[in-house]
Formats: sequence, structure tokens, C-alpha cells
Amino acid sequence: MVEHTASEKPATRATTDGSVYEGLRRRLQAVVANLAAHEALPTERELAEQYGVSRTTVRRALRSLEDKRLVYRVQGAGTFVSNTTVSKSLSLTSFSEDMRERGWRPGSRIVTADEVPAGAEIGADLQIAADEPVVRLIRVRLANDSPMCLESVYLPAAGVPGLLEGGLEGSLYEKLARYGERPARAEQVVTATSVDGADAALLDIAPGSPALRIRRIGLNRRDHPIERTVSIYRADRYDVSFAVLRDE
Amino acid sequence: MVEHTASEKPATRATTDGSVYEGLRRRLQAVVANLAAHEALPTERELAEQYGVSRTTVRRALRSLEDKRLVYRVQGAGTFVSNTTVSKSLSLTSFSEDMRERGWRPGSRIVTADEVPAGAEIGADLQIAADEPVVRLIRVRLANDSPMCLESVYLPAAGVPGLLEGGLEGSLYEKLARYGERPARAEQVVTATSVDGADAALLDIAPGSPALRIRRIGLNRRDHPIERTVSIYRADRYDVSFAVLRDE
DNA sequence: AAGTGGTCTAGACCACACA
DNA sequence: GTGTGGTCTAGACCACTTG
Repeated sequence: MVEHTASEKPATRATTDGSVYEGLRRRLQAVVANLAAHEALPTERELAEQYGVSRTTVRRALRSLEDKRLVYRVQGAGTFVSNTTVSKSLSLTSFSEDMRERGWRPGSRIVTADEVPAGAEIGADLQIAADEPVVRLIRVRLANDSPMCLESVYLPAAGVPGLLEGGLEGSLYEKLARYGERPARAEQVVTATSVDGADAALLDIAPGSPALRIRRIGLNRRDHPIERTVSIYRADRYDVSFAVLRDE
Repeated sequence: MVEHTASEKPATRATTDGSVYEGLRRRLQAVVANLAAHEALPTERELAEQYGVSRTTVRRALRSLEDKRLVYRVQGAGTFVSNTTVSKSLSLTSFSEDMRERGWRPGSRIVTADEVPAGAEIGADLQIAADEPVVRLIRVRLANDSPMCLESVYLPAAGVPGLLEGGLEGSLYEKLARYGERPARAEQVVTATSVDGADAALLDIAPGSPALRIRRIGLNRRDHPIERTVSIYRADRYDVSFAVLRDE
């Protein structure tokens, strides 16, 4: 028998968000924001009583904050507020989301939008045959109207019929969602490169300038590739930040 | 009352590893290795019965496999083997570990080993005053005896007395462990750059060649910076691979 | 010694997928 | 509808840190 022990704070069930621990995470995140670095949070057992939830649920919320690098835990000692505001999360975002997070206004200029055979390399990445058609969309992506990167997206044409006929403005991810496809995760490979004459002109940099090349393969929830993107970022304007953990 | 329901497989308690779920994870990982992509695992309830553990523990082990991108789960459908062998984990490794994972033999050639004032930038990264001394260790790191990257490590000198007097061969992480300091996580920033004359000579590449610049700040379990490293990797020999998730 | 986070159990209900 | 993973409870014991 499961009985929700009614408490002074009804634990935000059946409100906007789905789960109790998610609501609790948000409340704790607000609490953490008002604490100094290395300050201790209440103990798990205290939090459980305060918010009228089980300790398991508290731990779940704290784990979520820990994953976001907002708190750290030391066995036997307690849970503490993390050090820095650094720790950008490494989540799968669109170019537009990414730019807005960095405080810039995203924009776009289409270079190419057509349908071509996949070819060997792209076919392999998307797990389709080399002669299958793919939609190719090449854009100069802008930040505050200035070139930030040159982005080439390839999508299996079979999955997105009529995409090229609709307007190509706005979020590509939103359009994919309308086809019922949404990337749940992505594999990324980051390399350094230098940009040659043609691409350099589009990016408005001198030939031979260094750049970050990011190849991304977007996978749906069932682990099938649905998108393959290569982005060439100006080295003077962009970096990739993330946190890594010992072990895992 | 907690009673361990004895089962045919005693769930590897009190063997080499610490926890039941960790042992179960390893067993399941071996099972997964013998299944084809997208093949379904047994249900959580079946696994719980088979291995004589609670469903909570099974879920914990599966979550761990999911974090490693070895399986994916679909609510209402099941748990399935992931697609590719790609998905290098993004864990905090030393240069030597990293090279061995890539199948190369790591090596090292010391360029500079001394003690200097931190200065503004490095002091800020290590959260010490600019006039505090730091140990500076600059090395050309080799893969199969050929230059792979130029690595500059800075450590607060107060934390590692006598480090420079001992031999500087072998693993720096091991030496740090002897001082009781071990990085638990790290913040990394990856940028592209081009390498100038002096560094280019050390890396044995033409001046102006592109390179990956990785700045890493290693933090201990209590979120204090203990190490600051800048590595300049040859673009023709190195990349950074990782997976990103939607939301988080 | 006391208190903290870490692991684990047994059982309930909820949300979603699929036939 | 049936079965799956997702959430949640209440309570126990273990491993570790700290006064």
C-alpha cells in the first residue's frame, strides 16, 4: 500500500511538470542558487521530511543536480554547493539554442538546398546505401549577423518528404519534429582544421585560418541515425566546453 | 526487515568489487557484448528474478549501461542493445591511458620543469594568488615515438613539495595520488589554433599548421582545482569524440 | 560515537507501447 | 488489455567522515 504522507508542502504533484523529483530538483536548484560555494545543503533525511517525500526521491533530485555540476557529495560528510558557475552542460542543442545561451543573436544564410545521392561516407554515417537520396542543406550560420560557422546537414530523403518545398527558414529541429523524428542523442567528433579559399570566403576569414570541425550524427530514441552534420566553426569565435568525470 | 532472498546465483557480494549493482553491471555488460544491435534484453523483472536482486538494483545496473551508451530504453517497450561500437566514453583519462586506448605507445620528452609565480591567468584558474608559486612541467608527449602534443601542466607548488626533486618519469597522476590529491572531474575547453615556429618545431610540423588546444582544469572530489593543463594536439593525429544527450 | 551519504529490498502505482 | 519501463514509498544496513 502506497500512501502519500500529506505534508505542509504537497510536493508539486499533478502540476505543470511530470514527476515529484523533477519538481523537487527545481526547488532545490533555486535554493542552491542562493547559497555560497562549498556551503552545505540540509541532509537527505532532513530534505525528505521537509518536502514530504521519501529519501529515495530526494536522492534522485540531488543526483540530477550533481549531474549538472551544481552540487557535489562527499560520503559521510554531506552535500555541498559546487564551486564555479563554469560547468557548461554538454547537452544536445541546436545552433540557435547554442548561440542564445552564449548571448548572441542567431541567424542563417542558405548556400545550398538540394537532394543528392548519399555517397559512401555519408551513407555509412546514416546507415543507408550509397545511392539512396539525401537532402543536403548547407548554410552559413550567423551570430549577430556575422559568420560563425559553415554547416552542412544531410538527412535521409525518405524520412523527410517535401522538406525542400516548405520554407527553410526557422528551426530545422522543429521541422524534423513534425516528421516525428527528434534526435535524442548525438555522437560528436571534434577536430582542428584550416579553412581553404572557398569556405574561407563564406566565413569571411583569411585562407588558411584555423577552425573547429565538428561532425555530428544525430540518433533518435531508438538509436537510429537521422541526421549528419558537419560544422566548420571560426576558431576566433567559438569553443567547445564540457566536464569529464573520473571513471564514469 | 531486509532479507536477502538466497538464489542460485549469490549476486557477487563481498567478492572483489564493492556493490551488487556493479557486479551485475559487469555481468550484463558481458551479456550485451554477445547480442546484436537492437536486440532486446530480458525485462527488468525477469533480470531481478534471474539474478536474485531487487528490481531497483537491476535498474541501477541498467542505468549505468545506458550512461555508457551500451543499451537504450524505451518506456513501454523494453531495453535494447545500442547501435554502434562508436561511442567512446568521455572519461577523465591521462595522456598515457588515452594513447593506449587508441592503440599507440605513449612516451614523453621533458622540455621544462621548474617553479614560477602563477601569474594572473593561471592563478585565477587554480584559485590562488598571482604571486603564489606553481610547479610548471612542459612536455612533448609522444605516440609511437612521434610527437602528438605539447603539454603544459601547472600545479600549486604548496600541494606538491619536492615533486621536482623526484624523478619526473612515469605517470603524473600517480605522483599526485601519493600527495593525496586525485582529480575527480575536470572542466575542459577545446579550441582550434595554429601553431607558431617554436612550438611547431617541437611538434615536428610546419609553422601555421592547425592544432587542437585543450585547456583542462582538474578538480578534486571537493571541487577544488588541483591541476591546470594546456595541451596542443597535432590536428592530423588527434580528435575528441563524445556523445551528447538531449535535455540531460 | 554519531551522523552522513551509499546501497539494497519489497511492493505499489503510473505512463506508455504494441498488438 | 497486457506488458514494459518510470516513479515512489518505507525501512534497513553499510561505508565513510568528523568531532
